Amino acid sequence: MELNPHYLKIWKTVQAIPEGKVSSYGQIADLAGLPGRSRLVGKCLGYIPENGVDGFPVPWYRVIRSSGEIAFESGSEKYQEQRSCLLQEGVTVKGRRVSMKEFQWQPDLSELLFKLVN
DNA sequence: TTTATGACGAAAT
DNA sequence: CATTTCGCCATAA
Repeated sequence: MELNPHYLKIWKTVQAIPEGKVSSYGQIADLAGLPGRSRLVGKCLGYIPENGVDGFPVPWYRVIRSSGEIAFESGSEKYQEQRSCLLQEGVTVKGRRVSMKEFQWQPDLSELLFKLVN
């Protein structure tokens, strides 16, 4: 499972989410060229390499459900971590949810273009 | 090879 | 809102 090409593609796509913005599992799947595979995105975020990808960390915490909810169980360790990471970079989290209307990443043309180059 | 599983999603109730 | 139901599909074992 180490060098799964889909995982690599997904991790890199997640790295493109800017600070202060969030994306959904489904959106990442789409942008990574894997439509319909939102569940795969969730799964592989649990296998992020210790040292990051291409020398950069993978901001897994910027990925939430399309509903705006944090996927982890309230109160769990991961839930707390994700929540504080988001708050720390300016994303408002009310209870367990984020306003997608306000914070969802809307990739612009140059960002998409950048992605095409690999 | 087959099967159960999942950090999902959308729609219906 | 909350809960259910069903579709989804590559993995992992």
